[in-house]
Order: sequence, then C-alpha cells, then structure tokens
Amino acid sequence: MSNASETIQKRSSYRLPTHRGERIRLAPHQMSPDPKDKDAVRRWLEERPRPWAIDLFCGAGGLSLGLEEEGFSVVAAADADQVATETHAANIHGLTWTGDLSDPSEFIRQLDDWGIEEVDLLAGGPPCQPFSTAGMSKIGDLVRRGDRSPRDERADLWRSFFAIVDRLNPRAMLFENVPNFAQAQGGALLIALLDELKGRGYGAHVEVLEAWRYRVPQHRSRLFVIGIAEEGNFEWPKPIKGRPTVGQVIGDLPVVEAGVRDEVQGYKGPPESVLGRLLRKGLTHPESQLIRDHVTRSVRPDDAEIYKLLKPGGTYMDVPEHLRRYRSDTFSDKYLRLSFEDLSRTITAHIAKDGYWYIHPREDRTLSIREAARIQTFPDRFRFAGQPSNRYRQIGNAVPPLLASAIASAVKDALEDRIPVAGTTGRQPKSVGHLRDNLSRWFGQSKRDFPWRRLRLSPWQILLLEMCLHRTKAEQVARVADKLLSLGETPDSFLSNSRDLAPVLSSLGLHWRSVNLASAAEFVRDRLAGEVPDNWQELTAIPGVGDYIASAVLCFAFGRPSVLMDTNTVRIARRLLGSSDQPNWQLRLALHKLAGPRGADVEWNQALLDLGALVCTARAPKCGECPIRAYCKTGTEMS
DNA sequence: GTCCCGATGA
DNA sequence: TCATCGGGAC
Repeated sequence: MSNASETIQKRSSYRLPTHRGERIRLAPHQMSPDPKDKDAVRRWLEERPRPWAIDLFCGAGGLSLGLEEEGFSVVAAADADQVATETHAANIHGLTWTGDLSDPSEFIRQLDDWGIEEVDLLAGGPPCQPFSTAGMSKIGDLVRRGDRSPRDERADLWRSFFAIVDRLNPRAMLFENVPNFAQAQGGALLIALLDELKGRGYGAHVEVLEAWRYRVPQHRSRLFVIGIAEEGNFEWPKPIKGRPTVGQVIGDLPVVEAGVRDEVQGYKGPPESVLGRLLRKGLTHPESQLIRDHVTRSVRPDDAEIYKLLKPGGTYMDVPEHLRRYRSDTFSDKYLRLSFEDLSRTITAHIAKDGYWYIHPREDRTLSIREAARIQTFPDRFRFAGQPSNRYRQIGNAVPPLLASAIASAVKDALEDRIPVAGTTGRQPKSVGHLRDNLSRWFGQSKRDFPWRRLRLSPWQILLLEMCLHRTKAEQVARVADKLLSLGETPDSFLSNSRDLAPVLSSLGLHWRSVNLASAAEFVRDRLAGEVPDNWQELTAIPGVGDYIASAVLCFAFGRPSVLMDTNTVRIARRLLGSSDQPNWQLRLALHKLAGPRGADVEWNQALLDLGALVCTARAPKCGECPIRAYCKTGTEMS
C-alpha cells in the first residue's frame, strides 16, 4: 500500500461538507446622511468637526475606527468590496463609496458630487498581496511556470493615491502596507512613492511598526509612510509599555464547540483585563448583554485528534508522525495552537481559508470570528457584514484599530503642530550635496578601469556581466571579459558560441555560472523574444536574476537610477550611518538620499562600488584616503 | 467553503 | 531559524 493511496483515503473519509453560514446585513450608521441626498450631505458636512480624513481601500474600517477614536471625522471612505463597505458604513460615522480605485476618476467625481473639496488627511492601504512574502512566493512560482503575467496591476494601485492627493491637497497623507512593500521591485516602489511625496512638498517619513507595541496582541508588523505638508514636524507614536497577550483579549469569551453557528450569544462574565474592558466599551443596552460573531468552524475528526494533542504554542512539528497529512519539511508550521500568555500569529486574510494557524489556546477548535476581531482589537460593538468567510477576510485585512489609533494620534499632533522642532526627523542633512560632490571628484581620479566600462554594450551583455560580477571580485571577471563579450550581443549568439566558455569560467572557479548563464540566455530567447526587459518584474523572472542583478541592469543598461545593494554598498551605508542593526530597506533609503538630486545613477553606483573595493574595504579600511570621511560616523570615530 | 501547497527575507 | 493583510483546485 503506497502513501499516496493512504492519503487519498484519509481525504475522502474526513472531508467536511460545505456549510455556508449566515449572510449578515447591516444598516448604515444612524448619524450618516443618505449618500444620494446632496443637500443632506452638505448640511451634514458643515457640522463635521475637523480634522477631516478620507480612507481609501478602507475595507471593514480598522483604520477609520482608529482615526475616529482620535478625533478625526472620516468624511468619506472607499473600497471595491461591497460587503466590506457595508461593514464600514454600519460602524463608521461617514460616507461610503463602493467601486474600483485603480481608476480614481469615478471616486473623485463622487467627492465632487458630495461637495468634498479638501481634507486634512488622505489615508489608506492599497491591497498588499503583491508585496507580501507569502504572496510573492506563489506569484513568483506562477510567473516562472508561465501561468501568469509578471506584471501585477494591483501594484500600481498606490498611484491612485496621488490622483486623489492632487485633487484634495491634504495636509497629511498616510500610507499603510506590508513591510515587504519596502522590498517591492528591489525597493524602487517605495523610493518612487517617497519621491512623489517630496515632489509635492511633503516631508516623508517611513517606519515599520510592530502592532504589539501598541496593545495589539499579534506578531503583526506593518510599514507606514506619512507625508506632512510643507515638511512639518512629525514623530512616530511612542510604544506603549507592556506586552499584550491573547488571553487578555479573548479569555473572557464564552466557551463554544466547533461548528457553532449561533450569531448571537450571551456574555458569561465580566472582562478579565484592562484590554478586555476596553474592547467591551461602547456597548449600549440591551446589546451589552449580547455577543455577536462568536461562531466557529467545524473541525475534521482527524484534525480534532491532532488539536487535542497540541499544547499552547505547539506546531505541526509536535504532531505525531502517523497523524500528519502534509509534508513536514515545508509545512512545519501548518498547525499552530495559540497561547493565552503570548502574542497571536498575525491575523491575516488567510484565516478565511482555514484556521490551522489559529487554533484556540484551550478549546479544540479554531478561532471564532469574534475572537479574530478581538485579537485585531476591534471592539465588540463593531459588527461585520457578510458570510462568515467574508467576515474573517475583512478582519484579517484590517489595520488593527489600536495601532490605527496610535498612528492617528501622531498625525493629529503633527497637524496641530505640537511637535517640538528638535524632534524633527527625516530631513536631508545640508551636507548631502557635498558628499556626492566629493565622491564624484574622487571617482573621476581614482576609478577602476574595466573593459565593460570602456565599451558600449547591449543590454544582454550587461546582464551577462552582472550575472558574473555578482558576489565575485571584478578583477576575476575582467580576465574573462573579452571572451564573454566576444560571444555576441544577443542571447542567441551567446548560446550558439558558448560551447568553450565553460572551461574558461571553471578555471576561475566560476563553473556553476556557465549553467546559470545558459539557462538565463534560453529564458530570454524563448520567453522574452530575445529582448532583455527594462522592468524589474520581468528581469527577476529570469533564472539567476535577483534584486541586485535586476537593479544593476536597470541602471547600467537602461539608465534608470537604482540603489544597488551588495555587500560593498551595504557596508559603506552601515559605516556612514554608524549603525549595524538597520534593516536593508533603511540602508537603501539612506543611500538613495545620499545620492542627491541626480539619484543613484551610473556614476553614483560605480563610485560606491569602487569605494568599497579600494577604500572602504571590509578589513582595514583606508579611512585616511576616504573622500567622504567627514560624513562618516565610523570614519570620524576611528581618527 | 474546504483542503492542500512553498518561496522569501531578515 | 522564524514568520508570512497568500493562492489555486475542487
């Protein structure tokens, strides 16, 4: 008996019947005007206190709720998902619009209709699946197999932001996304966003915040970009003391079995924590006796057996061999039982698909909808529209309201100009221009001479060279450069002439690269019509091409300013800033800033690479010869 | 709605 | 090693 047939048998005998849950419908907020009644809207707007905010890609309204709690009037919100806007309209005192924001003109027309001509804050988080780590894995896989175009239109949604920014001229802008947004397109997307902001006179601030530092009991971290008009002052919210736990937010909810579909239940006792009390706030009698959405999924009998064996914090690795249905090498975290004493795994939209990452700490079932909402710090008075899986998705996609509150409060302070000038961050030091000048002058005199810098090369030849240069000493590659370049300007000519290339590369210890080069050449020839692409997505689809090579080709072959991140440039950035713990994306932003108005162009990148090879070497850097020593924290300390 | 599937960055 | 506002087949 083979393993495969065994697995199939298990599947068929335990699969649960499909069960569609109740579709909850919610009436709009009592105080909101009828969106179709222009006069009512106009009268209502006159009464709405400042500051005003608009929430784009609002979803259920986690961000809106935080803004509202901190005193913003969320006068309008937009999202493509009708059920999410139904939730938003029911819970947030404001106008809601359902529609596609990839073309913002329709929403702008609606704003005109309502008479909303300017707001204080434009906020929102475009869909992040294209940027998230989990999404990248799947999308990358599909692109490589040719099942999907490498361009993901959703990645362009943030551009809609600026069409609306230009229409409303907000005093502040808030952009929320997954941390991986900082890596998207080799970091170029974030840099483009910041440049768009600066071009409009906003001071731009970027940070990745961990939700648990703001009372949200999850590992969730999110990237925020804040733009403040006229370079006004802004300070990130200070973390709140202590570490919240899952127990604090769901410990007081009544015990329910798996598969319980009762939409309305009674509380069993008082809240058991400060946080629990906060989440029950605002329940009005007689609603305060009732709890909504505490409904659970059914559990397969074989899963139930596994859940019983899992202790809090337990994962797939703790499941006995004979009960495992999945590969354990790649799915070590297939199951996770949460712990009352710890943070939860991030509540993502995935919770709408299955609950294996969200097994209740004590009960042998996955989280109820209300428990997921609680862990996202939605208060119990917040209701969700739609069928169960849709409600889970809305919750997973939301900005946790308490995190939203923290940010909202910081933005409000900035709008009211309550930040001391000394706290100013994110401004360019006055000396940046000189740093670039000094480096350019040094580069003019000391640059290294390589064959590829003297010749005019085709994009394919540049791609070929960069694939060889990556993680290799340039002098090494210089010895085979003539041979490489003689193979012709196209992948076609490369493939027909490269038979005797392998021994040459092998002699330099670069054997594996000849295989890589050949498969890259075949890919470009067969799948890209022989043309080296000029965009990041298609470049990185080429086998063997990662962030660095893609950025290098964009810069050196197509003249597109790109910050190159390799061991040399990263080392220089770390030494300049005098810090060892900054993540790569911050170093990239720092280098982008230091490159000055001309950007990280060919000269800048070559100069940095040469500086790293000749002066700012890994061991025994020659700080005495360094042209930018005056701007370097490490270099000045060493003197 | 339910089940199964994996690459990526720090 | 850890964690992931994920996705498609059925």
